[in-house]
Amino acid sequence: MEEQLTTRQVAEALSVSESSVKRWCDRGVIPTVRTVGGHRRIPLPQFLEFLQETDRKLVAPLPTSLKTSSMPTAPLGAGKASAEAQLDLQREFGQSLRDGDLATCRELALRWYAQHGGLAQLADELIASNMELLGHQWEQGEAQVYQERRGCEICSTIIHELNRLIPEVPASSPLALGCTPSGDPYCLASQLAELVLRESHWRAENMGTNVPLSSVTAAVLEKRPRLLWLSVSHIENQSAFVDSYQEMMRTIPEHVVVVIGGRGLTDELRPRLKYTAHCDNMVQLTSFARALHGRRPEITASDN
Amino acid sequence: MEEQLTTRQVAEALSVSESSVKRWCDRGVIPTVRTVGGHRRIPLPQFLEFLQETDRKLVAPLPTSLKTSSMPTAPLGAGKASAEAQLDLQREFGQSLRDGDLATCRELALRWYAQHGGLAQLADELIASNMELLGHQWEQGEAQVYQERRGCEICSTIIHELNRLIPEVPASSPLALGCTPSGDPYCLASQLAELVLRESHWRAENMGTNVPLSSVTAAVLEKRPRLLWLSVSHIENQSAFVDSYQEMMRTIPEHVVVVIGGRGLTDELRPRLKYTAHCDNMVQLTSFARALHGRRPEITASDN
DNA sequence: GTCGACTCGGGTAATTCGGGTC
DNA sequence: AATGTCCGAATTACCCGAGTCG
Repeated sequence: MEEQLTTRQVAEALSVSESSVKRWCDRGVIPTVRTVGGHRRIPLPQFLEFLQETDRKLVAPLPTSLKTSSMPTAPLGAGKASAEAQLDLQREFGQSLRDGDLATCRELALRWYAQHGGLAQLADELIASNMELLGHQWEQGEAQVYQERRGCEICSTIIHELNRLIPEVPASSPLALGCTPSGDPYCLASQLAELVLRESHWRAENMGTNVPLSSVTAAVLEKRPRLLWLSVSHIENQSAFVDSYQEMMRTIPEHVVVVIGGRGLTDELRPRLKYTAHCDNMVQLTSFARALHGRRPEITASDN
Repeated sequence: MEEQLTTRQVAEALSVSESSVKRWCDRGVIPTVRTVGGHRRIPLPQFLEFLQETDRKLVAPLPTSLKTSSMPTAPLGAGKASAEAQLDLQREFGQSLRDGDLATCRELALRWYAQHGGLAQLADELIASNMELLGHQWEQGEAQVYQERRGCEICSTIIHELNRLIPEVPASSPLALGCTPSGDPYCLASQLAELVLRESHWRAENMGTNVPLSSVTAAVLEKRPRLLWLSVSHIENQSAFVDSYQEMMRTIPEHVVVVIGGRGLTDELRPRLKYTAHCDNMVQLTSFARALHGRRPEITASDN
């Protein structure tokens, strides 16, 4: 199950013509293997090697086709110590996050994406888990505040860059709106939600942090989204939150799907809220979003 | 992620002959990469840097299919840079910001950049001024909170994208560190500072918002930057701020250049603080940063 | 085994290269 | 010293019928 690329995929990634790739393959600049029928296939390692040797950077998203691995059933990587390598990557990312090393973090994230292809898993296992770890280390005096903050900036940067790797969402897609409520300054979760929703072909717009629910209501009435997400990491005043939440739910249209998440929503708080779905992580959110607006893992249907 | 131009595209954009472009490339004035077959390709960031360092302006639009520019509007660099057009652009940007229209904002920002080339001006006149305007409109009930927050997200996205248009800063460049202090959640100014410092060849690292000055001190001692910037939009407790600030200044090395800015620093507050420079905007910051680490137009032999 | 989408191979048009000269 | 123009050779991009992939 070694990952291989077609000439077209390489061509698009490099933004050159397919014939150029074919010529380069034939000239031996890019090592290729052939299928029995004579089609060229470029193993991912050789492709990456070629990138390095020619000082060439990716122009377009990498093999988006590999995102089939987002399905839990896929026996991908059953061979090598992929689970182990995954853990290594995760740890290395965490270390670079603490070091404030954006370049390495970026590289690791791209590698993860190229290998596993699922942004939701990347969000959960690379970003969220490592930021949580960093938070714990800070609480226990093992890390400085500035390291946590810098890590946050790094992740934010990476999320913005990953956004550009997603094919543009058609304007006909349903709209999703989201944010964090008043008093919650933790921006990453909401940014991640925007990212994975876009990956699932939603027209997602993050409104950021610290938005009063009354203004969220106004936004919903104005922009008429199909889905509303709320990331709640921290609540200052529980009863005030519940009140404004209920007021919001009374005011917005019935058909708006409300998805909530975040550790601010404790087990005793949630029963007091009305919502469509509660998600603990981005994999769940993705799964739910796909069920609603179900475009299956269709590989780049040559939309552009 | 790495748009590349051919020599002809550059030549037409500058309205010079192709040979000149080739000679500049070969002389190293414009860093280029080569295709496998030996054709020159100029990455967009290097081209933009060349524009800026030689004070050249685009005379023809750049045929970049600047990806994700969903709107088929005017190509990059079209039109003249008249003061009037500049104002129009500014207003249009503000309108799109209120509308939450990222695609248009992105396009306008790129157009501005291609025409004027200065990120500091862009930061001040396109982003800061429009966000300030949006803030006023919010205070006066002419805009909703969510519009202000969404505008903030849009600007943040654009800043991250502009970062990718800056050629990578060499590791030998001096380090600059910065953030906003405790209680100040306004992230944009610090992000802009990071951006313009990078443009001026500093290795800038933004630590984000809400960092206690005690932790800033720790960061300075750990990472040993040459410059420290503090963006202060809001202060919760003035005397506590002054105390922790003075404590910080007592602790960090003398040779660290401290630059402060932001409307939180009132005229009566500033005399109580010790600092190297105070900047009201990004143009000033850029000018100051260049004076310190001045990589001026080092173009070999082209003095015009 | 059928079938749509993709790739092959080869040919042609359009660019770009390097160098020389104005 | 720098730019613009011209040239044959090489490289790249685009096109299309036949065969292959999944």
